[in-house]
Amino acid sequence: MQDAPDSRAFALHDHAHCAGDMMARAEALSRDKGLRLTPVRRRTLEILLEAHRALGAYDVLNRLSAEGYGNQPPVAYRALEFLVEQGLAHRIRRLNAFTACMHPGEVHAPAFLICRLCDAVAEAPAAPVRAALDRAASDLGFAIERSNIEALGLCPACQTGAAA
Amino acid sequence: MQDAPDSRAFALHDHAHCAGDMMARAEALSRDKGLRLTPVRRRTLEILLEAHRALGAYDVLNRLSAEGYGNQPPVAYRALEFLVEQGLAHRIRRLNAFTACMHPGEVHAPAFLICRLCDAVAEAPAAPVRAALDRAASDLGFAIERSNIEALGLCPACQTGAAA
DNA sequence: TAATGTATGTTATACTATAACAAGTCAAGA
DNA sequence: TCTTGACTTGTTATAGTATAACATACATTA
Repeated sequence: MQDAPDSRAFALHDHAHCAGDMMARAEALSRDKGLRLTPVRRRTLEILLEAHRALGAYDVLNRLSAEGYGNQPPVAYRALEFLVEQGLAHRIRRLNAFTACMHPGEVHAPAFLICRLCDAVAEAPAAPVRAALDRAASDLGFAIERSNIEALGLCPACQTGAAA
Repeated sequence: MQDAPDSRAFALHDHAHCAGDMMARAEALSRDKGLRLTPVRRRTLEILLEAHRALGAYDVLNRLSAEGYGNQPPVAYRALEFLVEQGLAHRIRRLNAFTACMHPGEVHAPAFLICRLCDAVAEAPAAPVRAALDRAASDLGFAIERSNIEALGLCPACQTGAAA
């Protein structure tokens, strides 16, 4: 899909460490909830973590099939769907893409900040945003179950770059 | 696409009047901004207003081509893109669909409330939501240009229905 | 009227996603 | 152990969404 630099939070960090940490959390979560983190599912999550950016379903599929898993779309879509349902990954609708969740297990309604120049995606803490959204919804008598909050704009790096 | 009952705001209202009003506003807006609200574009907006719910691009295309306009996807996509850019319509990513804007001209960052049972879509006023989102973004140094705020859940009618 | 920019029509194709069925795996109880 | 049933994976096929690229037409202004 894209060919973007990574940066989940527009900041440097110990990536190998964070990925390992996420996998550990995913394992624990699966144990606790009695879920089956099967090889395809585990590998799919690893792929998202390794890419460290939003990947399209077909990007994931290519990687999976290169490693001997099925090479048909449902293979990727099913694994991704599982991860999203378990809160281990998120779907970014604006990009038709998926990204590993950076706060699995924690209750959160993330907002995604998508840079239109480098395609970097940051998962911003958005509890206040979600709270405001809940209020707006309840004013209309609407009961929210899930939400997608996505913003397009410029990340810090691209702002300075664009200014130059 | 869907076969949903209308209800833009989960409430009865004078639809013919609101549609006419929206068209008038669109005309005025185009005049003021020197835009070309051509026949296809105008008709596309009317179609969205008449449907009074979110329509897929191909739904719009079918209607357009039935009326003698081009019958190829770009015809619909281009008209819809124009309307979205001018703030006369919105794109609902979760539904791969488009809906007429109910507050054209006014600066607003709407939140869409999508009923998962009847597919009704309400455009909720979301200034506080957008404000919270701006804060979350600026904390990360991100500059928002556009945003999509969409929530899935149950509209008032379907809540009572589901409870029965 | 010529030049330019914009809009539309059309062909072709790329990309995204799911339905439906077959086959395999696993765990729990008979 | 065997069997049943739930779940997972594989596979085929197809549906649905979106855009690139080029040709033609229209409008505005120099």
